[in-house]
Amino acid sequence: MEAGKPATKLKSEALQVLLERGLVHQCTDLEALDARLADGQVTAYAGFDATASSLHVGHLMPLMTMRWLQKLGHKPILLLGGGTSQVGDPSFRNEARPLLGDEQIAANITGIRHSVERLIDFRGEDGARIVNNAEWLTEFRFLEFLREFGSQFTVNRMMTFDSVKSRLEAQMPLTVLEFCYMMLQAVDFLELSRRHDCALQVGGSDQWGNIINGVELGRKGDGKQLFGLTVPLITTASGTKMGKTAAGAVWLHPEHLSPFGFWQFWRNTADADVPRFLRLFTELPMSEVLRLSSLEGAELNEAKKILATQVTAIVHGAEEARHAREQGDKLFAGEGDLAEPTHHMDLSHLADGLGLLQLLVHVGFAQTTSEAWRLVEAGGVRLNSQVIEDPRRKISVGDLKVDDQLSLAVGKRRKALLAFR
RNA sequence: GGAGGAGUGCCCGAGUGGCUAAAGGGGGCGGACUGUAAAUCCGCUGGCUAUGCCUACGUUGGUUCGAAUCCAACCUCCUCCA
Repeated sequence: MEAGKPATKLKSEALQVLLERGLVHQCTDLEALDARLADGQVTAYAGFDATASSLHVGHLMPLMTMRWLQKLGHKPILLLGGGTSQVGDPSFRNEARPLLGDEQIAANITGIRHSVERLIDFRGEDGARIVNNAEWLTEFRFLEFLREFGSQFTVNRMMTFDSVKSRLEAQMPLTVLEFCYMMLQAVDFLELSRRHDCALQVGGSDQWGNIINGVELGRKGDGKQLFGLTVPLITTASGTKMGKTAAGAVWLHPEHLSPFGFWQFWRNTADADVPRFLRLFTELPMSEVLRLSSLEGAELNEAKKILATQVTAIVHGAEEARHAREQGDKLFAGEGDLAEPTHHMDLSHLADGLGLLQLLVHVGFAQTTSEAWRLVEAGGVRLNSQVIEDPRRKISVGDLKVDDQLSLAVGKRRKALLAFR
């Protein structure tokens, strides 16, 4: 079932909305799922790797799907892969991922939860849940696991999935560890259906194979009908994967990326992406989405600001969003500076002169001092609105402006205001 | 089991003893232009407070004043034969 051409009239508001928003790519059984969603509350889950301490905008599609579902009376579960992160999903990858340790995974789970607390409502008895699949996956004994679940899978079938085939065809090694990943994800779905009556799994289109396995396991193992729904893989107009910038991923966690930085990311959307992004990542009524999408030329800038503010509000809250927009307006209206410090630093750092390169790395404008060096040489770095040409420039107390602040900018869009105390 | 071939930087892809931190393209970043867009043009694109040093061409050793380039072993993959 492909998105965009519903064969029949949908009964459930949930699916209507998801289709209208462009959040549906494939579904295991659209009509039956529609009936189930129309019938009453459905518990749905989306899984995330615990490989970083925050989710990023690349995760926003499944998260928005979960948010809509919650809004329309259903119950989301976010499954964090504390167990599966110890294995690593091989889907569509040509190499095994580095494996993570227990402490790291535990820390990441805490961060991830924090990064989505505004997006999904976890409060109260009936709120969304976060569960960690380590809860059950680490409990299994090997033989027990093989006997209960191994008997439900055939290698023949497992080899037919594109996610595996791509690796095999690329002639890259696929270890048994990775090969079993899809079993683990299938077991996750089954466990969630047993423990929480979860009936729907939402994931990226690269998860289709893993999801199908879960649906089939539910049917064979427990005789239950489970559903899978994938969101489209989204690329930007320039064809790159969404959500990567020079400074790295666009994180949802405010400590990894300030709400203003987040707002800026959306404000910088390419013209051609605006209509799609409004539909996918905001909750504006479709009539408004269409109106904004019809704007042309420089008028689109207004649509971009609305897009940025809406998405920021969903992730960081309305207050932060309004704030970010004010900063953005001020910053680019004239030769303005940021109104509020983006970073705070101890005054003692300046005692011996703080290296400009270090500072650039510290605020995240460069990943390495070499990169910072090049930025300076390219003439892209400004300190207090002055272009700096000497990479060896040290910053001292004498550079501070009012309120012991210092402005630092790279390029046209990356700006920081440092406050020293 | 036998015979050939391949493994290069974020990606693709040249390079067969010194001029190679490695052509060219893509992507990314910076500059100019603009609307904080796109297109175009110019520059940069391993690390290091740095006109030098260090680390890099599957892995480990070897030959050589000098190796991505030659030799050996190993790993992974491809093609043909059985």
